[in-house]
Amino acid sequence: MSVTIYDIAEHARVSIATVSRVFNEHPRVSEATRRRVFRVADELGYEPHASAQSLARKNTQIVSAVVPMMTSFFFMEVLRGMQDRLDESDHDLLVYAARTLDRVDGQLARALQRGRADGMLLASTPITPSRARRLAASRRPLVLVDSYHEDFDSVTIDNVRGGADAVRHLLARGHERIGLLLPLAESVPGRDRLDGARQAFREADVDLDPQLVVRAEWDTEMHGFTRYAGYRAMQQLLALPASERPTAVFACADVMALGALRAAREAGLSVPGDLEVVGFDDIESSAYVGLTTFRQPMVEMGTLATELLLRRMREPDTEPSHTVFAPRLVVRETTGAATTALA
Amino acid sequence: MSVTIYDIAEHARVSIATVSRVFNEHPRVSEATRRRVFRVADELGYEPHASAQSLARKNTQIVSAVVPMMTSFFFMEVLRGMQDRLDESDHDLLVYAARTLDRVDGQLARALQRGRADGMLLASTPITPSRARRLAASRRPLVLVDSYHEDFDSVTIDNVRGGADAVRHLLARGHERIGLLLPLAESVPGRDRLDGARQAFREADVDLDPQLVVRAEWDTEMHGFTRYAGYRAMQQLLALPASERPTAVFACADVMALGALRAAREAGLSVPGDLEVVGFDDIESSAYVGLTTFRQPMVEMGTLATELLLRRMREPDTEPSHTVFAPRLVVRETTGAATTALA
DNA sequence: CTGAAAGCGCTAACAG
DNA sequence: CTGTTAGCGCTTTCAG
Repeated sequence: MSVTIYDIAEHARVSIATVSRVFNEHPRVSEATRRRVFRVADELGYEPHASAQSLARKNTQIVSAVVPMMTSFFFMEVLRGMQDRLDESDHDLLVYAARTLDRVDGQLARALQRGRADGMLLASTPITPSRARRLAASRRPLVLVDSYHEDFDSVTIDNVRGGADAVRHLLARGHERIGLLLPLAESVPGRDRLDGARQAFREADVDLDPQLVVRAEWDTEMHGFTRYAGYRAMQQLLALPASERPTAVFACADVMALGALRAAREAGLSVPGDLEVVGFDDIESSAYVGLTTFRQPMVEMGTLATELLLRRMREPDTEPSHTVFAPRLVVRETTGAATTALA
Repeated sequence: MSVTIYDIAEHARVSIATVSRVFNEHPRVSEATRRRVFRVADELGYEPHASAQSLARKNTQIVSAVVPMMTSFFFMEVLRGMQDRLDESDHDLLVYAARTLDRVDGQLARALQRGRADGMLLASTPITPSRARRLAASRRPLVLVDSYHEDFDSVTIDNVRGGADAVRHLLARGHERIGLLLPLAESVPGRDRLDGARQAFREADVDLDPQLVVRAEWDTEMHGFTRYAGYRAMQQLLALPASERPTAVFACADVMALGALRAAREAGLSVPGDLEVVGFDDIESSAYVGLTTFRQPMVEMGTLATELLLRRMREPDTEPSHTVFAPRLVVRETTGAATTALA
């Protein structure tokens, strides 16, 4: 069997309490015994048993992250940020990835199990009243990433502003007939971006032709956030009589924009010549394709969220904080810029 | 405080042993008490304490995955596969992501901590003798993904064959002056792909001009597996006198190929007109760019590796198994095909 | 500065 | 079918 503090205690001729103290850097241990214990410990190859520590300490040094993997790139970047911060404070990360949004609740349940993790990061998941209740009832330190609820700490980006800026960018480039490629109505970021877009149209006093607003009805389990959904939605726009077609399109997500680009290409349209396109997210492929889009500081969101979580784990009873990042427009070729940067 | 089996025992007027039995689906419990216990349990909102179970059972129901994140896409796909399999058998996943290869050992140490996880998946990490010793000494069930060592179960793809097929594809398309974009010599997959390539040249009786073999000396902490490294390496090839330049290039990784594409474009070359390109990996961007490349069954590798791990956790003393997948050539536009499929 | 002893919450013989 | 009783390995009073 593997070695325990009892073995060390025996060999070092001290009590297990002392061994424990040594490993927990308790101040009042004589230098002599400290050394002796350490020496014996690594002669024997001792390593503390995580579960036993967790049980006795009533904490696990583990943080869990529940994430729908729809947007794998987004998640990976956030994960990077989380890891960085977690490594610093010696916490481990339990990942509960859900392939689709409806599987999130199952993963949530597992992540919430008593004695599994000390805190939880929940990403890109709409907080319904029922989820909010469950989460509150669990009394687990929690930080929301890319979704919002007043009762919990959150780190989000300003989707309304992003939607508005997207349309403004297109209006500024002289477009009036601007198409909108939307995900399902259930998508909160989708709704916000649409709100923003609407707002920009109003400001500019431009009418938004309802024909040009297409809601993705495909891949609904992904809320329409797929290439295919974007592809089909774009085809629908392209099926309009030539004079009624949009001259530019704002797709609510890069994946959709990429599908749209494809549809445009197949229809023989040149981008940006015949059609300009703006996306949202700045996923990895976007730089290659030269897609104009909005960048979110994903890594930073991950580290900040983790930072907040660690703080909340320390001080559970502070007011929830809400950080909103501004999406940054990245202009590339699909809205007529000359060159793509080698990101 | 949260509710324990003692509370339930008290309320249900049974012993804690019975409560435990009920929750562990022990056969010999009367239906009546079973029901009573369950009823009381969820009246009280009981939930077993994971750490306590782990300590008593001597297992955690947790599997850890140690992964360098250099290739985030590859990792995400493998992760998907792992999650799928893990969900089925109710295991949780501890992720130890390392930003660079030299941080892998640190993460390994954490993943190996006693009482943290019952088994470990280790991805894309060269197994040096010293690592092999540590891993063997830990006696932890282990499966290697995308790397090989005779002592441990492994799931890999046949890089030698991939390298050979890449060159064969190019030779078959009539190229003789084929450039090779390689990562650092430390990279095992890189070496294998090169070996394969060499082999293909020999078979075809074509000489490989040493000038056309470029080793990426940039981004060494990533073993040269970056866009930038590919970009610079390609520039080096393009700096050759026109008559000595390659007419086709095999890049050992898609990220490098993408960088190479960029360099070619900047140099005013058209692809595939002036230069054909083959990559390796089939990352997400490749489909958009139309890059001809080799696809690895990443999700499948993840599930299989997990399957093997779970088996080894059950039967620790079986011979290590080694599964080798064949990379599949995906022909796209960079080697002259007409259309890209909308994957 | 150090030891004894009582948990942490659950599992698993061993009796009955 | 059910209860009693040791642990699992570590932390943490409470004494000394």
